Amino acid sequence: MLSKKTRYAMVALVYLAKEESQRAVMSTEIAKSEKIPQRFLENILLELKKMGVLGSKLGKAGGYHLIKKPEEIRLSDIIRHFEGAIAMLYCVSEKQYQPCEFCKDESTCKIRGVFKEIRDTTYGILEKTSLQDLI
Amino acid sequence: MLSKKTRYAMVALVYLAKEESQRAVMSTEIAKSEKIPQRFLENILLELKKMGVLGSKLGKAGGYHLIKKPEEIRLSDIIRHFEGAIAMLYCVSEKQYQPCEFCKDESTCKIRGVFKEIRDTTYGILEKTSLQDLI
DNA sequence: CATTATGTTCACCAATATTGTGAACATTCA
DNA sequence: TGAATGTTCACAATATTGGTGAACATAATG
Repeated sequence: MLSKKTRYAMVALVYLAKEESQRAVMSTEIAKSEKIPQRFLENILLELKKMGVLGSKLGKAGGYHLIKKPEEIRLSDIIRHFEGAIAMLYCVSEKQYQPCEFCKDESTCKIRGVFKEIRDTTYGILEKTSLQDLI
Repeated sequence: MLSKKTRYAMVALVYLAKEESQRAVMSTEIAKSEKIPQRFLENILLELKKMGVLGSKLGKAGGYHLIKKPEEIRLSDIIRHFEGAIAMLYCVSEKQYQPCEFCKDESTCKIRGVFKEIRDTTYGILEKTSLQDLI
């Protein structure tokens, strides 16, 4: 199950992507509209800024805005950042691979084969889905 | 990511499925062989018994054994029991469905569409995989 | 320059889930 | 009867999740 943090991040990003102009959108506006706890949302928006997905403007009339095109922001990147890994087992993760602590030979492990298949199809769907597809 | 409990359950079940005879296998034997903490494993084996997957025999020379054929025990049932749901969002879960707290109309929600597709393909793989396939 | 509205930083906290452990007891077999 | 096993239920340590608080920095406006 995805964490609330990940869901809030997706919802906030879709909100910003729907905003056609480049205006800065206040976190309070997103929080109110999408019913996300304000201060928690700010943490999330800051993380998205550090990821290079959002930019921000300080001061009066400040706020957040996308700094990439919606079609360049892939769901797989968002999930991977907030969930840590897409795979259900570390031994089938691409970015966070760790050797299996149970099986002797990963190349013939049947359990691993099943979860590798799941990881690959899941990643395939997330990787081909951009923010543009979610507007 | 799957919890250790779920992984231990799968590993223990595969161990029992590999056992061709109907002999009772002690939890200590599985724990030692698969490097699973003994007392935690016992909790898991008891849950599997309550699920109707395992039977047990008390006393000396007691232990656990499968009471279904390996081909009748589907991975989807194991995952669902220990993880709670297969889907990454409750709004696309079959068994644990809960309405989405964000979108106004689930039938047109794009986020939901993506995770429904992931849920369905994942379930498809888990549902067609039985313990027999993992031996 | 003062005011006000915003983002920034960093520490902290509460609730919940995960990952176990302890101890007393029941059953079976030799 | 004694040893080996499973059963039950409570408990505990640790990690993760889901936040909050407070002080501060920056920018626009008058």
